[in-house]
Amino acid sequence: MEDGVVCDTTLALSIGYYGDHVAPKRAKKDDNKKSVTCLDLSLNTHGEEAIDDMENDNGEGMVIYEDGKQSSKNSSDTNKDDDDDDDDNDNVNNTNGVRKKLMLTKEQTKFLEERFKCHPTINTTQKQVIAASLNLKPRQVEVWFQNRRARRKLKQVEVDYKLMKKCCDSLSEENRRLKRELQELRSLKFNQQTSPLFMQLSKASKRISSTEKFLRNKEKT
DNA sequence: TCAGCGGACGAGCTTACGTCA
DNA sequence: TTTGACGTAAGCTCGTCCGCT
Repeated sequence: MEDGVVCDTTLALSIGYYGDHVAPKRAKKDDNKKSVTCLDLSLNTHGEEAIDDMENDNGEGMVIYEDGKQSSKNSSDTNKDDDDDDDDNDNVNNTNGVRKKLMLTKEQTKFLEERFKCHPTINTTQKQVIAASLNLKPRQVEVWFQNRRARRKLKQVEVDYKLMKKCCDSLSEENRRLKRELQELRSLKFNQQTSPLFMQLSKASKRISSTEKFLRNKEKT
């Protein structure tokens, strides 16, 4: 880890985040206006922790290059051995046109995840700070957040689908049960109406009703 | 060998801003 | 000075590719 990187991070921590879960449209030009009044110091803690983690963890899954650049062990021999500062396509090996795969270290991913938990979207300043903290390019940080948002959304869709399916199954079962119950009640009613006892009771009931009516009329007269 | 993960990228859209008539 | 049209830059989502585990 370069000293300058740590310094940059500390410097940038005083520059605020102004949006909460809102895409920072035109962030670049708005940064200067809004960073003055809105402060987000959460990066400070995470940043220092992550930097400490990285500094204390040189031998595990991370390679520190002589020029201060780092990469994962697994991809170190192919990722950063050529110039990092050319353009956004420097993960493409120009000699044979094969795209090189960057794999973030556990520490880098952890740091990014923590940032993502706080704010799923980042502005330009945050992007640069994070990139400096992790020795990545702002573009890589940007892409990571884009992919993270997309995959979180995908996961949420899957969760929602499962929930809805469960709900649908439950309602279907309830519907079947109610239909059965209705059928049973209908058949019960039909059986009652056609049984001899029901016929006799019905006739008796009618007779009683008419007798009561007759008596009431007689009382009136 | 194959599947899944995840980094990268292009297309297309939206939004904010600057310029100019 | 104000206003609407237009160009540009930056960021986003979505879909896809493809290296790596």
